[in-house]
Amino acid sequence: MADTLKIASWNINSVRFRINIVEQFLKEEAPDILCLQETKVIDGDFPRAAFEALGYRHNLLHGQRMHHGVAILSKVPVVEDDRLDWQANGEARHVGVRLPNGVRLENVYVPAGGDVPDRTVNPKFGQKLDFVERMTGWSEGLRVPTILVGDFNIAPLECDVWSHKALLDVVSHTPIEVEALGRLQAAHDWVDLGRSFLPAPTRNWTWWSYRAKDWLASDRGRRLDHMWASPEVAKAATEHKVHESCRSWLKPSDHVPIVTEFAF
DNA sequence: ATGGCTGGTAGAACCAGA
Repeated sequence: MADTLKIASWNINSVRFRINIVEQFLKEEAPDILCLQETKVIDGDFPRAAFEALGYRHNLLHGQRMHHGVAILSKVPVVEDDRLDWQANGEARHVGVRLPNGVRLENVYVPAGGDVPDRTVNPKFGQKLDFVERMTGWSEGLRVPTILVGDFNIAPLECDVWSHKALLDVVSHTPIEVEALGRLQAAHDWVDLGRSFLPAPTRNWTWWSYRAKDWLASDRGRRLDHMWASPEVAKAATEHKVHESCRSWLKPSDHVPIVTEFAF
């Protein structure tokens, strides 16, 4: 494989509806591998041809009807693909592969968690916490150098949201979620590449709500998308970018892509 | 002004996202 490997992650909110901006991003950024979340399509209807035409011929899909769905689109050969179900409810929220150099790449879409941050009245919030806890157990057993990317749906630091105070009770930034994410990170000494390259409090939000009339004028962002790596893999990372400009593209996703380049 | 919008699906005064 090449000495360098560029990996991108993007919650695309329907890969079919947004195939044009996906193509634009791939042409401009040319990552070796693109990890998508919220593809919202069954594998049989995935727009494979658009990716193959751009050189992404090694494609692992884990989709379902209507909601969720993840995919890894790769120019480089990948093997040993796996699809884990951390909720044990059949939702398509993970796909993982082994890269040519032996490093594992795991693409995950953590549940949003519903509206109320209380599992006794909102089962979705409990499912989200359980999902992260099971990922924590999985992380503790990891013995292979790994890159973990995706939409974690948790903004951990105060500077990872537009207002720490305003979002303390808002699902995605509550202390109980932040603490759960902290246990997950500690379970494998995961390195948060987003903050390695853009130390707090540098702006690197990855999501802005559709509901603002002008997303940039209101600018109420959150850092929900993450790129983590095992300590030995993190040492190989050379660059990390957040493509905030993609939020202004025609028919945008509410998330923007994040990209890390590695030199192995 | 953190739901004001959005996509998929059915054909909704839906659901889910976060």
